[in-house]
This record gives sequence, structure tokens and C-alpha cells, in this order.
Amino acid sequence: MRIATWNINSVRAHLDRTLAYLAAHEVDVLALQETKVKDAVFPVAPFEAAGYRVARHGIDQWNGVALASRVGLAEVRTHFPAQPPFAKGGAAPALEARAISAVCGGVTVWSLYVPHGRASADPHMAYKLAFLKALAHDADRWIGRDPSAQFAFVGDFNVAPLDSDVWDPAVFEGKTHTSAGERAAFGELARVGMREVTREHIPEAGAYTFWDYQQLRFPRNEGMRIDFAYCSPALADRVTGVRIVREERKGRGASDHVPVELDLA
DNA sequence: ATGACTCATTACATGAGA
Repeated sequence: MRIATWNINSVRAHLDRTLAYLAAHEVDVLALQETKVKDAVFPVAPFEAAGYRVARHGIDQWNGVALASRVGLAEVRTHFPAQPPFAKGGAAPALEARAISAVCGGVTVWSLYVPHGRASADPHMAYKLAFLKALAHDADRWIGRDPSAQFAFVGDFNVAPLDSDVWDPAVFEGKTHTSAGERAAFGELARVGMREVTREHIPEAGAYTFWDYQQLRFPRNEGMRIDFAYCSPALADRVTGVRIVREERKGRGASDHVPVELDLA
């Protein structure tokens, strides 16, 4: 079975590329982030025509996550139990559309869009750290309850865990994505037994998954590695290969992120 | 070899992204 994750940066704006990618890559389960679309307007039909069932979670034009699967789609959930809410612009705290899960081909796949953080002192940063810690909390419970559980947290984690995950660490000093706090929160998942399988299979430096649209970042290969796949121990043992599909950043109409694929035995 | 930001909005400027 092949699972892919992709921050698509609007599923409507990049629908044609998404469908072409699915057709070309024999993907069984595609986890999307930043779909930027409300549920009622999500383009479900084109995915169904391609043989996929869709579960989506979008509240407004921000965030938005989805799963497309051709190996079953059951027990859909639109947040994880400990997921923290965020108080947006003085409004009451509310859960955002940053997580969706379903059981696909016997694996519980979570498509996750971790909050960006915005700036080191911004309330969004505390939200980001709480989000990652809550994820680790739930993973810890699930592994404790059933050590053979097969689940994956895939998506845009918005953390560059190593200095080699960004083209120039100096650029990020005092900002987001590379701080000790963010890296510690990311590492909490490993501490509870989750295994980040993309690093296991692609340890090389410079294996980026994101390049900013601005300042010729892609042609200059000035990117960031921020899309990952944390698997439960039993699932991690089944991973036979991982690929970062760099070609998807080329040309017009590309997302600023590329797909990351996992092959399971 | 990829190219000088892009997306959505009861839009025509703004917020968000990283």
C-alpha cells in the first residue's frame, strides 16, 4: 500500500495537478493539507471519478485537510481527542480544520496541518507547541492501549527538526520552525514511541519538501524539510520505502510543498 | 532547468503562509 501526504495549498487551484499526480503515482491514500475550501465546495466528484473516496474537513478559507482513499475510508474523525482550540482575533477558542483521520486499508491515517506559529512571541506559537504536545499525548495513550496499533501522523509539521533541514539556519534565528521549543515539541512524538520514517529512509541533508514562492527559492534550491510521517511502531516496521516527489514543485500551478510517499509491505 | 510569490475573499486590498 502507498500513502502520500501533500500540502496542496488550495485543492481547487491545484486540482488538475493533484489528479494527474494520483494517476501517475499509484497512490492508495492521499492526505492533503491546506485545502483552503469549505466542505460544501470541496471538489469531491473528480476524486470519485478517479476511483477514490473522500473525507474532508474545511470550515472556511483557512487551513482545511482531507483524505482520498481507494482502499476504504471508515471511522472518519475531524480532530484528535486532545487537539487544542485557538482563539482567533478575540473570538471564543475553537477547534480549527487541521486534522482528519480515517481507517484506510487497515491503517488509521491522520492528515495533519500543524499551526505555523507566525512569530516566536505570537499566541500562535503557543498554540503550535500545544498542538504538537497534544498529538504526542494521544499517541502515547494509543500505543499504551495497543502496542500493535497501526496509525500514522502525516502532513505539514511546520518544524525543521535539524539545521540541515533549511538552506540557511541563520535566516531562521529568532523566527519560527527551527527554535529549540518547536524542535522539542516535534521530538515529543518520538519520545512516546512514534517513528519519523521519512528521516529513517531519507537521512540525507537538503531533502527539502517546501520552497517558498518568493525570491527564486526553488531554482536556487533554498528549501525547507517540514513535511513528515510519524508512524506507530507496528506501522513503522512495515515501511519499505519513502520518496519526496520533487518534480511536483516544477512549472506553473505548483503548490509550494511537494508530496511525500510511503510504501508499506 | 526548476525562474523573480500565491491563495481566497460575499474581493478590487488584506490576511496568511514559512
